[in-house]
Amino acid sequence: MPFAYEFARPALTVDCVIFGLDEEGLKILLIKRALEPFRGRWALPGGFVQSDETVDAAARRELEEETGLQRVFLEQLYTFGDLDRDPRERTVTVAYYALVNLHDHRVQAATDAENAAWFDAADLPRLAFDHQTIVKMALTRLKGKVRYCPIGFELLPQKFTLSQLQRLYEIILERCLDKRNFRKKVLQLGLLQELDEVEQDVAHRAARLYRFRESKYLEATKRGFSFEI
Amino acid sequence: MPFAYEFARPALTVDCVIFGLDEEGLKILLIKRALEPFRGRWALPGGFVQSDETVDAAARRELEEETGLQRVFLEQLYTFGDLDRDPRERTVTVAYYALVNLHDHRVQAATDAENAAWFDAADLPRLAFDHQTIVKMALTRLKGKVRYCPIGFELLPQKFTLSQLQRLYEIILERCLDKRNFRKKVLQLGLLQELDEVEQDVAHRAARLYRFRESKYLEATKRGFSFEI
DNA sequence: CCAAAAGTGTTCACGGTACACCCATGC
DNA sequence: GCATGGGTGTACCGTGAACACTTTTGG
Repeated sequence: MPFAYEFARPALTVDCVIFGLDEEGLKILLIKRALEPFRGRWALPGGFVQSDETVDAAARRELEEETGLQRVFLEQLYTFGDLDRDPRERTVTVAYYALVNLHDHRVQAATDAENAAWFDAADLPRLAFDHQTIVKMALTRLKGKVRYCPIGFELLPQKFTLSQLQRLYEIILERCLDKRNFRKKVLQLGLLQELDEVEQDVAHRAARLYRFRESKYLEATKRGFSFEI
Repeated sequence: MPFAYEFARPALTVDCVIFGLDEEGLKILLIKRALEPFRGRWALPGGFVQSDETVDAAARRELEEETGLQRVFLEQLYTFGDLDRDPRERTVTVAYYALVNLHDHRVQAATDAENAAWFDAADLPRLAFDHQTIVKMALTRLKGKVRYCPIGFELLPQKFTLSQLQRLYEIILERCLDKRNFRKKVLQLGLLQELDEVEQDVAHRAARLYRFRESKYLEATKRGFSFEI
């Protein structure tokens, strides 16, 4: 026990709610615990904050270990500091949430282990620790933030159709949107670049592809523009 | 050194940005540091998280120690986990922000010490640690949240005039509001109770007093109502 | 009677919402 | 030719924004 302090210190961990979107809906990546406590129970990926890394870096490290991805939207969610979160000892965790693009095949490869799986966000198994609470807060944050920040695009491939985008909003916001109004709204924001491409291999009329122009967004934000859906 | 661990653990603290509103404007409570590092520098009130209290409880304890107040709006802001925040050793802090009613005389009594003072939020002295960053984020949060949550009332006395309320929003949002539009908007929210009282001891026509009806707000929220100013 | 702030309505422009049909493509 | 989703326009209503004068009270 080489690290000694005058006063007791809680252990400090990070946990990540990693969101993905596929054909079925909104997913969350979970890890099956190999050790006690809660051995065999599903849990959020996470681990201890090392003494030579920032808390953000710890979250990013955990995220990369589980998904293999480096450039991913990752944002601090909330810090959970109740006394009995962890039955072993006092542990405070800083929770983060991430949005990853599941169409990126690297994600699938990295998470193809037996001890990791994507679960429907609305139908999770029983989770370890207070991870249920953390997920609930992450969903609330996502639902709130997606309306005034263009973070939803992080869940889509770089090139996407307007129908894919609409479906994303419908799933996250949990309500139907009118197709014409949605398209009008989203196009007049002026943040989408219409490409000279259409989707491939569909059994009906192929939809036009678009790309999110982040530079336009940053530029417009400086002028006081505010994103709203 | 009675507390030993297998791995190094960062120290864990809480810091509070305590907001108040008086005749001059929006204020923040600061403490003059008596010890190194940053001895003599102004800093946010804060301290270590004890091993037998939740992080929330630690923040509330610090808040009460400095203001003497118990029932105060207090919300977690963000966790700051950079490596060099504290020159002595690795320290992670969970920042909170609080809104207190400065018309409550108990606050003044409790903070009448030489080592504590209220500073204009827009004109703070040089602060210890990364407290400048924390304050900046607290101001951003307050500015954002006050528009869709009725938290501004926490800064006013229980009975207030519409002009006081408008001034509060003007100060926090840093822009002028139209008197007629403001009154129309705020009254039609249906959350204010008009009292049979007017303000006292003013050298002009006395304004009517109102009270925020939190029960109405909670009730309306359940029905899907959303507060917006 | 003067100063100072309280209190009050109307008009206009814009954006949100509701709503239904034809089009292109693959099979 | 048929099934499947892609793509398009208009009318209405409610809300936000602009805007100026009268009233009340104390000194």
